[in-house]
Amino acid sequence: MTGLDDGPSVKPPTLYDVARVVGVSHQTVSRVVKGHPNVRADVRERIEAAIAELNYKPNLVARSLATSKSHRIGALVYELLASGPSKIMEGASIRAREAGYLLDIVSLDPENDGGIADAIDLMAQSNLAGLLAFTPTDRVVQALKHASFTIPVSLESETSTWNDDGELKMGESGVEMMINHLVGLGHTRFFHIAGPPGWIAARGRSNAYENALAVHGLKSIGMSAGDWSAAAGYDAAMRMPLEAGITALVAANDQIALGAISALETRGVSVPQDMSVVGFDDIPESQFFRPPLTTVRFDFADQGRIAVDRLLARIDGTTPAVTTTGPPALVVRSSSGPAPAK
Amino acid sequence: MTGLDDGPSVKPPTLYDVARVVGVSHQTVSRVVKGHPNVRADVRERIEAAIAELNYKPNLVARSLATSKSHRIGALVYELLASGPSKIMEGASIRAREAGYLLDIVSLDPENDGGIADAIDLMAQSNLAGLLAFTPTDRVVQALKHASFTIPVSLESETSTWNDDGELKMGESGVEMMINHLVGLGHTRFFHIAGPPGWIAARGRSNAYENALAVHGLKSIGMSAGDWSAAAGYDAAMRMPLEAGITALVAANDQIALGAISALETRGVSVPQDMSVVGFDDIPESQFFRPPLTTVRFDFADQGRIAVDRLLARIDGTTPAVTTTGPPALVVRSSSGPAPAK
DNA sequence: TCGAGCCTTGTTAGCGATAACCGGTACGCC
DNA sequence: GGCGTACCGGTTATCGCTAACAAGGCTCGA
Repeated sequence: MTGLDDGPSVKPPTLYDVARVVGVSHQTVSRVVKGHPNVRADVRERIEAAIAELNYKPNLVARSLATSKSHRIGALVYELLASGPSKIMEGASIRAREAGYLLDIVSLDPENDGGIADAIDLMAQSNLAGLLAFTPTDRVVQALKHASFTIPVSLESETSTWNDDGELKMGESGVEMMINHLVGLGHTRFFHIAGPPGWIAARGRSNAYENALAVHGLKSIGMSAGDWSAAAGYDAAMRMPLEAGITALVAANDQIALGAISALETRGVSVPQDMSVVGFDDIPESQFFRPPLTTVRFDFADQGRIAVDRLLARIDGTTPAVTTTGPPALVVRSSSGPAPAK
Repeated sequence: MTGLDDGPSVKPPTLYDVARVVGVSHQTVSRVVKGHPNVRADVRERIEAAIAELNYKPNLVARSLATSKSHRIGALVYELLASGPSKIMEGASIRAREAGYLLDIVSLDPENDGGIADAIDLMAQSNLAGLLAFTPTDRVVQALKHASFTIPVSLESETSTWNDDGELKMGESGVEMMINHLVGLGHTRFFHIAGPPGWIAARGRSNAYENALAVHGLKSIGMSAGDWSAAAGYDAAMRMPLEAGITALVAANDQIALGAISALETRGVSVPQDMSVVGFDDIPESQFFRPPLTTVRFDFADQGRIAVDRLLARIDGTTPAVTTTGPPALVVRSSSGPAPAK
C-alpha cells in the first residue's frame, strides 16, 4: 500500500515539554506561541529556540477543546463530479489552508437520503467553525434547516452567490451575455436544456434564460431538464421537437451541450449551420469539442476562495476583503453562428 | 450569504448533563455511549432515554483529546481536477463517513511548492487517524518522506494501487487490454502521449504501454508528455511526426485523446480511418466525443472506497475486507478501427 | 455460612491547550 | 523614601471525554 515507513512512534512534544526545557511555565510558552506581547525579549527568544529545537507544534485538538473553536470548515458536497467544477473546491481548500483552516469535505451519497442527516450530525459533533454548502440542492437546504446548528452556515451556489442583500447573481449576468450574443446573431427561436430542477444553480440559470429572452421580447420555445451530464443532454436533444424551427439551443452546462451536439449529429442537424448550441462553465475540454463550444467562463477557483473568505469573515464577525468574483466572460467559438435563413 | 438562521447559541449537553439528569456518574453514561456491556439493563435504559431527551451527542474533539485518536482521515489532493476522476474522492468520502470518519481534504496548490509542507504540518497538528495521498506525484511523495509522521500513510494512485507486495497494478492490465485491442485491429505503429512525468500514475501507464507492445514484439514509434489536459493532447498531436506512418495513438487519458483528435482534424488526419485514437478512464463525456472514444473504464468510486478501507484496516491493525477493485473494462467505440492499408 | 470472584458503579487523574486570576518586580513620580 | 502602575510570568481551573483503579454488592460454590 505504501513504501513509506511510519517510523518510530514518538509522542510529539507539548507545551509542557518546551516549558521544562526552557525553565519557564507552560503558560509563558503559550504566550509566545500565540504572539502575546507581554513577554520579555530574552525569554521569548529562548522559548522560540526551544520550540524550533524540539520541533514543537501546537496540538490543534487540545486548543479546540479549550477554546470551543476549531480550525475546520465543513464542506457539504453533493455529486460534485456531476456538476463539473471541482475547481471550486480546489480554490476553497487552498484558501482555507492559507487561513490555517482545514476543509472537511463530506460528499453526500446521491443514493442515500438518510446520509445527509448523518453527515450533518457528524459535523455538528466536531464543533466546526463553520459550514459551507456547495452546489446546494433543495434537499440539502432542507436538511440544513432542520439541523440545530450554532455555527455559521454559508450556502454557495455553483454560479451564483447568495447575498444577504440579494445582489445580482453572477450566473445570471453570464446567461444574459450569452442570450445577447445569440440574439445578435439573429436567433429568435430558442430551446433550453436545463439542469436538475432540485438544484438552485439550475433554476437560477433557467430563470435567467427566460428573463434574458424577455428583455428582447422573445419567449422560449421549450425547455427540458435532466441532470448535468452529457447523457442527459443527448436524451433531451433527441426528444427535442425539430419541427418547431429552433435555431439556438442553450444548454445549462458544457457537458449537456456536448451530449446535445452528439444527438443533433445523429438526427442530421449540423452545428452551427442548422442550429447553434451553447453551454456554460467553459470546462477545459470545451475548446476541443467538434465544433469547439461557445460558452461562458466563470472563475470557479476564485468563487471557492471567496466562499471561504466570506465564511471566515462571518466567523470572526469582520467583513470579508473581496466579496465578488470577476465577471463571467463570454467565450465565442464555432458552435454558435448566424441564424440560418428561413 | 445565507437564508438560514443560526439560532440561539445554547451550549450542547455534555456527558455530565446526562449523568446529572439520570442520577448516575458520567462514567456510566460514557459506558452506555460506548456500548460497554457491563451496565445494568434498567440503568442503561434510563440513560438512553435521557440521551434522546437531551439530544446529547458526544463531543468528538474531547474524545479525540482523551484518546489521542481521531475520527478523521487526511486526504492530500493535487490538482484533482486536472487528473479527472474526482469520483475517486467521492467514493472515499462516502466510505469514510460510513465508518464514522470524516475526510479532511487538502488541495495542494500547484503554484506554491511550500504549500505542501504547510499542508502536511497542518494535518500533523490535528492528530489524524491516517493520511491518504491521492494521485501522488513525486513531489508529494518526497514531502511525505521528509515529514515526521507517526500515522499510517497510504499512497493511492489514480489507476493503480501500490501494494506492499508489488501486486499487479490495475492500470497496467487496462493498458494491456487496450494494446491487445489495437494489435488485433492490425496496428503496428504506435505513438503515446503520456501524462506528466512527475506523476506516478503517468509513468505506470507509459511503462505498461511499452511492456504491452513488447509482448507483441512491437516497439513504440515515439512518445511525448504534457499534463493531463486536452490542451496538452492537442499540442502533442500537433507536433507528432505524421511521416512516421503512425496508425494508433494511445493517449494517457480521455482528455488528452480529445485534444489529440482535435489536432488531427486540423492536420487533415481523420479518425479512425487514418489513425485510431484511444484514451483511458472513460469519463462520462467520452461517449459523446466525435468520434466516440475507445477507452478503458475503471471503477474510480470503488477505488476511493477501497483506499479508505485499507487505510482504516491499517489503523486498526486488521485486514481489509476487500482489497481489489473490479477489473478495468475495455470500452470499444468508434475512435478506433482497423489499421489503414499501407 | 463464608470468602472468592464477578458485576456494577463511582472516583480520580489525565489528554494539551487556554484563560482568569494573582503575586512579584521594576519603574516613575511626588 | 513611599506608593501607584505597568509589566511579567506563575498558579490554578477548565474544556468534555476516556482509562485505570477502587469499592461496594451480588452470586456462587464449598
